[in-house]
Amino acid sequence: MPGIAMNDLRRLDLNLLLTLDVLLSEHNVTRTAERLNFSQPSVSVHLAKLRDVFGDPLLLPGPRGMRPTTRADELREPLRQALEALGRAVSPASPFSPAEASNTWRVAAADYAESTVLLPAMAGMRTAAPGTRLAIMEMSPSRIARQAERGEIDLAFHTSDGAPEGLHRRVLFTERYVLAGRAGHPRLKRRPTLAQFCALEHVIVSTDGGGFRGITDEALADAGLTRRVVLSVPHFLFMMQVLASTDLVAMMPSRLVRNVSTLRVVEAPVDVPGYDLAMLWHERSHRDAAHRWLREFIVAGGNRGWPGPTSRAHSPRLPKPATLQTPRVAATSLQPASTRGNTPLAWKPADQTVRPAVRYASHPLSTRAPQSSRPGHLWRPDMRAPRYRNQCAPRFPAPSSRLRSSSATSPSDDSSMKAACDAQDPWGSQRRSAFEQGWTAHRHQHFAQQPAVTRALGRKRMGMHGDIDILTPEIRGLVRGDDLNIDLRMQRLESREARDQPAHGEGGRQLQPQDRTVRVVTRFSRRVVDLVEHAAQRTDIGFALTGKLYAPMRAQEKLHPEPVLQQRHMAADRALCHEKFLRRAGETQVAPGGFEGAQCIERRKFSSHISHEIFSCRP
DNA sequence: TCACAGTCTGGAATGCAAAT
DNA sequence: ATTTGCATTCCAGACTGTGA
Repeated sequence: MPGIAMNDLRRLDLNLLLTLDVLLSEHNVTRTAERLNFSQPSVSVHLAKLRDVFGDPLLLPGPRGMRPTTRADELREPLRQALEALGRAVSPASPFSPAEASNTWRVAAADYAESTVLLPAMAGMRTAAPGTRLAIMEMSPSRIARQAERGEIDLAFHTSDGAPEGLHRRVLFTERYVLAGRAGHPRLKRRPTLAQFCALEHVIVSTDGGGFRGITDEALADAGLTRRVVLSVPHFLFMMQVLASTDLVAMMPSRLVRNVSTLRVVEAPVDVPGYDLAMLWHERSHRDAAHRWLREFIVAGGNRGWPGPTSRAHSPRLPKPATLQTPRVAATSLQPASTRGNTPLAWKPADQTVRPAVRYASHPLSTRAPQSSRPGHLWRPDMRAPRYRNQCAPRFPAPSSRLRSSSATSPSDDSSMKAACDAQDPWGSQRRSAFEQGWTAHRHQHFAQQPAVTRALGRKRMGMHGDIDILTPEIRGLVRGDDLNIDLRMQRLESREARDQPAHGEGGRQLQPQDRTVRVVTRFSRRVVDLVEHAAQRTDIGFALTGKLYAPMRAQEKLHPEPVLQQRHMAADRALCHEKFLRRAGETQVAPGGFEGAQCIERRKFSSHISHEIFSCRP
């Protein structure tokens, strides 16, 4: 700003500049105070500070108010432009528009997830977001967390059991095993007996290489039986080719072999536990609008492509914030237990004579409350109306500028004030940075729709698990009912780091066990799921600005041509599967000593990092 | 993470000057 | 004399930095 040294800028805060902007417009301290919902003395103090900073009286007493100095006149327009630019800069990020998006999604998935999750969603994605690209990355469970943290992948698909800790996850469906063999297989005309099952020659998938024992063998062992596993393969798709061309059979995930004409599928005579397939993503993309859209679209696309969820508990759902029914607690019954300190997290019943524990923002960029509304202050009808951020907040009948002689506010005004105050922002006690001050009418409107309890809790800072932190009191409340049974954390030994295949599935017991923290939720009600999803969406509002941080990344993508994911590629599931199958089949190495000597999956590094960039460039 | 002290902020009350 | 508007002081509460 001309005439002010950089050091002096530190003495200026945004509030002062906003006050100056209105002062230069009104030429009147009292009217400025009314417009800013300040008291006149406060504006007077602001003006004194501004005079000190600028070294100029700025406004001089004159008839019917103040007259601007030359310096003040010079400041008016540059200041207005600067504030408008700042307002645009801190305004919430525009909502994600898939039709105009040009994102490149990077998804880590193995062949199973490609076939069961991505393919069903692809056709719709080409229609909804034709400018986006999809890169399917080679799945490496040990690297998922790191890749997600670095932003190298946007999503990953993994069995819920054994998925890396520290990532958000959403179970897409529950898979089960069936017995599959070639069409016309003489032993699969009907469901085999357990003895017949054991007599068959089996294939298993061993993602880490060369395993010949899987969860089916464990189930048989419990019954004192064994089976003959004669082939171990790294991929399901190769397995399907093997089954179609030999008399070998395999326990296969049901979704993979459904409607495959070359295979005969029957129920297995042994009960083998299934697994949950989960979608994983990192906190860095949790609140990003584009990533949210992708996740929800995959869930929705999967719903169209999947035969249907196997159980309600695992059925993918889209957030339904508009219909959320959250237990409401009247805001007027809550009162901060302590009125001193940064964050009054403890609440106590309010004294009837005390104002509701609602925080008011008196300055457009301030979180402070008018004294009359602060906890512990008695409310009198002749007190000044509560103040609110920006002009989007409800305005109350402004008392006379001369408070000493103003008329009293009617009781109805008082009650309406309380009602409107309850709809205001309770995050106010924590001073926000200038960027977070970018409140808009949209944000106010969205926030006003939030139930009272979640708003009251909303001040807690949200970290990676912030949603859970916020909802803890509500979940506690639900525990009293029948909705939630237990939420147990335990330590156990987890087997190998699986690929997309089940951790305890076929060939899944090959590596050294390792410690894992496993969360067991015996019954997680739809109501709680609603709460979590709703809170996640709500935090999007609070972190809307975070999306700005990733804007440069998206901008860089726009520098490139806009390749599009063509419909034919997305629909060509068979062609894709075959192409991938053939390549992998050719790359699969078998140790000279036979299957027993097959090494770990790291041996196939030459085939790793294969990403399928399925796109074409626009002419 | 918490407690504490210093600082900051804004409302209430009041004084003063100018205008009516 | 009354009204209007700005400035000052005091105070409570909020905020912030620091050290344990």
